[in-house]
Amino acid sequence: MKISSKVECGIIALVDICVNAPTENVVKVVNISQRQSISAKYLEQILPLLRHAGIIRSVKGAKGGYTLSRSASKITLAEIIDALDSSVLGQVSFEEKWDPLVTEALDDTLWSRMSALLRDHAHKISLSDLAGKYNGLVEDSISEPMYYI
Amino acid sequence: MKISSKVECGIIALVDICVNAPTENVVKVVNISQRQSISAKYLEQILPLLRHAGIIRSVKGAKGGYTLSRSASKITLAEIIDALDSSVLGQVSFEEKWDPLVTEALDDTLWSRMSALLRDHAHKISLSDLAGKYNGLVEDSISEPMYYI
DNA sequence: GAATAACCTATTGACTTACTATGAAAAGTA
DNA sequence: TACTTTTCATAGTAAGTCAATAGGTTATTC
Repeated sequence: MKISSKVECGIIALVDICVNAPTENVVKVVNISQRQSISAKYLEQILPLLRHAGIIRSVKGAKGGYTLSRSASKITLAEIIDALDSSVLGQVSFEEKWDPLVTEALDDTLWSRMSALLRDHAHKISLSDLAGKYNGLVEDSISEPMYYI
Repeated sequence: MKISSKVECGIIALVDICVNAPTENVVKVVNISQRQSISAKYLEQILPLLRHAGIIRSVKGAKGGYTLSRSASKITLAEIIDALDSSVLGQVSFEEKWDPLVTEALDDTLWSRMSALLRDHAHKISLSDLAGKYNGLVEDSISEPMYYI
């Protein structure tokens, strides 16, 4: 599987928002950019995709920023990925140039089934699952160096 | 899911070889090209991938062509796809620029599991499954017009 | 009205994809 | 041997996609 940078950055940014919204009220692009080493300009292009999909909400102007539009446990990975790049979980279809009967048969066994597998799996994972993992390891990464002092 | 033309053409060509090898002894690129409307030159680039993977065998020179290197029921879809484009079922990994601890956590939940789902599924399907579907529909498409006479 | 921060659109450079073209090498046929 | 057929190998190219940057606009706070 190949995953685009847009999807990767989008997921990481979203996890960052999820983790930091409680303490920062709204999360600014600049902060995500610094914490996650993603260009702010690039984020400005990616976050609107999540907003249009109703996953995050934005506040414009000074003191503005982003928050989740609902609880992280109610946001599925499938939804996130779809918002960022609909082709990842979307159905593949064979090109038109081939005999429709043949491609229909193959399609059913091959790509439709595969897309469905991915989608089903992504539907079972929530943003809070992802953020939980992230949080766990952030704590680890902070405490671990202590052992070496 | 996005699937490249190379993978599509490769699978269709392979099914063609599987179906026609019994009657043609060895299957020539020109014949596949005509039946499946794929440029012969393009096929000449794709079929060697399947040959290097040990899926088909070739006979050079006049009266040459391609055959399967073993029974179609012993050739898995996973093998075929890997031969044509290893990135489809291969593991995605997050880019290096991010905190390895974070990406490791997300990676595990996200892409590794997804790649594994695809691979497991593709491993359960054999070329004979695909060719069977194809054959069934080819028969249908031949007999169906008869109803309208 | 000055500062802040999201929003929107266009553009660029690098990379990938889907072919096409050219010719070599091998094997059968006469 | 000469000729034809067929795979094999590599190079090239045109179009498209992707990642990222840039410039300017709009909305909100103070």
